[in-house]
Amino acid sequence: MLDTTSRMLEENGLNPTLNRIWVLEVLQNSSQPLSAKEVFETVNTKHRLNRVTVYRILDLLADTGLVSRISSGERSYLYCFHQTPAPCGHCHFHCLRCGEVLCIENEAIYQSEQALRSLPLKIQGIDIRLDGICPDCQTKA
Amino acid sequence: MLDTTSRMLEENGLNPTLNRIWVLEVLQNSSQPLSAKEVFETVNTKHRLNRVTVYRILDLLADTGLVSRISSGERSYLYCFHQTPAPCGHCHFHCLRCGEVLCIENEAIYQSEQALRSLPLKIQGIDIRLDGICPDCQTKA
DNA sequence: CTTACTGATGCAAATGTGTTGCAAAATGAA
DNA sequence: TTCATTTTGCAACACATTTGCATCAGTAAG
Repeated sequence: MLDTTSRMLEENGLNPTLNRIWVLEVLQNSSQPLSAKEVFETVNTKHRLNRVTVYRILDLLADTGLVSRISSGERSYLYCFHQTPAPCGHCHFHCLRCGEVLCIENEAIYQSEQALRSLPLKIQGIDIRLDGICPDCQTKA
Repeated sequence: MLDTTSRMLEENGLNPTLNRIWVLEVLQNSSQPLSAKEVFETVNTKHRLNRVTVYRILDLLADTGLVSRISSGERSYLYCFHQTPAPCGHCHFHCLRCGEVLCIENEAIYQSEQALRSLPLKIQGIDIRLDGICPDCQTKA
């Protein structure tokens, strides 16, 4: 696992430092997008590192395209690793009640992305956020 | 104009105070989404009011659905008034070079919204942000 | 008119998230 | 080893937004 992650960093022109590997692994192992704070806290329980270092690494990873930086619908960015590179029909559902953000992959979303890419604009990225009430919160209510 | 805006507030259960009318009018008269800071500065040149009041009014307007709060792709929220309520094929283009955010209304976007609403989720809002280089910046480059 | 209540606003201070500058540590090349 | 480059930690900063609290405006009851 460490080897794969390390190789992935090198393939993207980044020195595979331990901090970078830890940050990337946390994102790989999460089924949901995470905030910088969550990434920091998760890594920091195992290996002491600085908050600022996490911000810098997340910027790096986002710039090289290894992870995507998405809007959370709240005040912070979220970072998200996907196996398959875009465009692949990927968007995010933001629960207005509990605040959770879930990744959604789906053919309908793929169609939507295709339609958007056909617009007469130079589009480099698409960030689709759906706001609503997640299945969990619906059953609880 | 003032009357229409005032009535709009009342129809949404809000007392039509002058501050609220001024804030809503600024959003109505803008062709682009505005940040809280921009709204504050615009209103404040004509009528002295407090920064915090603007934040509170924007929250109110967003909660009642009179305006929509969208993600700018940068650190702040943007607020945007539309004549037609969603779903209406409305999304936002964020220029990665100059930072401008433009509203886009288009049939392709309407199709996309429809596709997204067909997902098996309780969706209350859709925020689509396209990142790229705007026509202005493309010609300048 | 006065009192009491409610909602709206202003002001100062705090919070949260992310950034910058700089020095020390780690890494890698000569 | 020595030197240069990259990475990290630390402290301080910057900015957008929020909170607590006092005051003000409008309105209904006495």
